[in-house]
Amino acid sequence: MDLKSVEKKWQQRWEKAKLNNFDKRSNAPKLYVLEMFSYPSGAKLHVGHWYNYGPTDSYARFKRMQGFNVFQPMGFDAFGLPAENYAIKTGVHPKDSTEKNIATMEEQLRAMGAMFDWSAEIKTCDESYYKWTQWMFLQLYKKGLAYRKEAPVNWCPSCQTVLANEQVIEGKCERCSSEIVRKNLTQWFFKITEYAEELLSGLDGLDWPEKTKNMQRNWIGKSTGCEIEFACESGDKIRVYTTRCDTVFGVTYVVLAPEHPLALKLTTPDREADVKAYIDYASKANEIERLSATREKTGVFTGSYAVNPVNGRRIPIYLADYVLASYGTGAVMAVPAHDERDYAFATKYGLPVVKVIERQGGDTVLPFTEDGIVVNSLNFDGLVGEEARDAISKHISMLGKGGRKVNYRLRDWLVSRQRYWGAPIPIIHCTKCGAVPVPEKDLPVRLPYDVEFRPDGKSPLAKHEKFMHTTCPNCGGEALRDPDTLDTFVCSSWYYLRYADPENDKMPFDREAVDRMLPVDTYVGGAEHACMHLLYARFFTKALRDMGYLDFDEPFRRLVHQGVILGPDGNRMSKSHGNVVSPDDYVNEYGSDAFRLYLMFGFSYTEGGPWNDDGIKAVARFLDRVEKIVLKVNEYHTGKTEPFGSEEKALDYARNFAIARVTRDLESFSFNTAIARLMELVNVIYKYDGLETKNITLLKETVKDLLLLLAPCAPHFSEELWEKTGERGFIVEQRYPTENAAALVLDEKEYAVQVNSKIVTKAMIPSSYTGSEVETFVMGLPEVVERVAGKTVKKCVVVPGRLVNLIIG
RNA sequence: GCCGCUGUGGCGGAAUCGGCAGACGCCUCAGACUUAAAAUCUGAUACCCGGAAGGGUGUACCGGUUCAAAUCCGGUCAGCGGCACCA
Repeated sequence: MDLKSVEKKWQQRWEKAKLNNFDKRSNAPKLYVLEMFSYPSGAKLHVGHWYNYGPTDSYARFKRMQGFNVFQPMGFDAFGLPAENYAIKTGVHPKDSTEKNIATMEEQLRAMGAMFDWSAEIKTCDESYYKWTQWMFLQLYKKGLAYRKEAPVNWCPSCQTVLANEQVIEGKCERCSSEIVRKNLTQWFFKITEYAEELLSGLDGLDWPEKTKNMQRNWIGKSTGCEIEFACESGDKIRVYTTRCDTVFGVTYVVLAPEHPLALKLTTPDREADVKAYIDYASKANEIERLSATREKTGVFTGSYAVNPVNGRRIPIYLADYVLASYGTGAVMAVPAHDERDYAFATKYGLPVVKVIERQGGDTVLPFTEDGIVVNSLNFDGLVGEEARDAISKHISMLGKGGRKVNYRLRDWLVSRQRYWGAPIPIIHCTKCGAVPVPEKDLPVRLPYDVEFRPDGKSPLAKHEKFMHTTCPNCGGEALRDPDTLDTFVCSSWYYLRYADPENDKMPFDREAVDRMLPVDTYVGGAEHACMHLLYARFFTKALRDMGYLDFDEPFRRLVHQGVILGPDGNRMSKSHGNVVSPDDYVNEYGSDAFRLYLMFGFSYTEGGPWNDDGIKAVARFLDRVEKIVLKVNEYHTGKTEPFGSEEKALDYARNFAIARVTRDLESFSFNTAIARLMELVNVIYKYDGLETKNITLLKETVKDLLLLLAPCAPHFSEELWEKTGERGFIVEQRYPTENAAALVLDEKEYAVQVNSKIVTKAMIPSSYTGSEVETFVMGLPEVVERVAGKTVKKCVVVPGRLVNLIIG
């Protein structure tokens, strides 16, 4: 079959019949199958796109044939740095290159033959979309979930912009690997921390990979501990956060982060020069140095003292940059005896070490950081671990000096970017009124085209006079626009909602439309988004719910990650490795169906693996075999329903077995085994067709089921054969076969016969036999008789339909 | 350091519950067809010993539970991913 021309033909027919569009009038149950939308950075689809979209489309087609009203939209995550960086390099405007890339990718996505509902297509760089991204910002602002603050932020000197914590990997920019520096800048944040607890607890009910849920749990980083207030002799109060309040009697000093608001206030005049020098030193350290656990502890004494609330001990106050300003209270109580960092610091600066925990039933070597028996702690002595923490935290709250406290590692999401190619932040800065939100009626704040986007550390928009100058919506006076754009992850945090109502120009979406279509039933995409997109989208959903715009808590009910297809050499595909496999080459030679089929068959879907040329030839051969047998059987004269003996039973069994297993496997994204079962069925059909006398009716029915089973996996190929064999209508509109349970009941089953857990023979045993009948049966087998002779059977284990194990001795 | 995952033939990978390890496919070998090759079809194909019948070993390694372990438990090693001075 010339797949190339056949594919085009069916794509046109599907389109004409609007088969790919969600049927709004149908009352069949809806099923929202979503693949993560494409980022149009390169012009062409790469293997990763095909691997994400091809098999998932087969899943969607399968569900459609099962009777679901499937919605499978596609769009483009079109804003972002790569287009802008490309522009800086080549001078091609990001809008132009992005539009061109999108056009090419759309064409390629259509050629894939996926059942995408293009009527719902969205592009995040379109005004009609980013208008509502800006609207989202305004709603979050109104709700107090978007705020501006000056804070030390991650600055990438190469990309010339700030980054979210999530975009910093080991102190380096996730895009360009430049070392991140810390800068104090006034930026916009989303208060994702407000939802930390719900983002954590909500994970339990989700059908997501455990690994991904764990990554989010880890990222949110819930920790249950205790806040304790230490009074300073100056009258100030220092609150510290600890998870080990059972060690509070061992505190020998207190440490503040160098950025702590009290740092300078608590510094005595004689210490001022040293402290200032230290603060300066700490601020110059870059993220990598600062975060390195092996870095030598440094710090400085402030000259002031505080008092331990539980024992009245006078303890010095230090500054040290091993304490993070952004976590907990930015201050810690130091217990050198029971914390490695404090121990190292105390040893270096000659501070006392007081042991208050002992190992149960063993020697205590300091620093001892595990749970143990409390000692030297007044009436708390003898308590252990959690019970000690419980008692001591209660005591502290009784003293009015603090108490139980939960902390999260999650930080608020920094959304400002000093870049051009993004949605402008809809805020106007007025010298009189401050930051004023752009009125909703004035949206969108249009991104101007004629902008000098070469980065110089300032937002490109800041240099665009016409864009910047405006009037304050509040007082009417002269005012300036916010020159920053929104992180592209803001755009992708709500796109799955817009698909449900893509043309709405009054609202981002109609609540009813969204409640009807959402949540997404099955979401498929790469695992690299675990702590970014997937977390942000959950946050948006919850915030929008609380603002009354939707009625569900979680956007993605089921999540599947496809694996990564590596180059033939086992490395990640990249130009520098020279191992990039181009889908086009294979699609041109073998067709989209064969290419998709290989992606399904050659890998475990969630694992991925190295590309291999031979595999695609194998699936092309399989399709040839299917075509041959389908056309051959089609020529047989109909009507013969005889015979129906053991050969026919075997064929019917194989057919129904395939139906049952393929259905199960497609449901669980186990595409490779689904295809394997189809290959088995084809092998059985070939064998049966080789017989002298055959039941033509049964054979034809079996071949028809084979085509139906294959239809989601090789859609064009199956349509063509469906038509060629004289069937009417589109195969994709047929019902997926369901198995006939009766055909799967065999008269006899093959048992493995074991004696003392070793297989001695195999035997066909009637399915109707009871356990004792099976035992009697196998006792008569020569291989068993021979071994049992002169011995007694102590035990007999029968696993119905599978195995018998005789224990003799 | 912490959390998680993975480890199965020459290769990609199967094996929902603990129940015949290696489905399906690739590679390789043999046979059929062919003047020949390709394509196609049929068969073999975990490893070791053996001519065969047969026997032994085997799911990273060591041990345990069980009639029975790739699967459960304990330990070790290797690889991958995430987090990491979070008190």
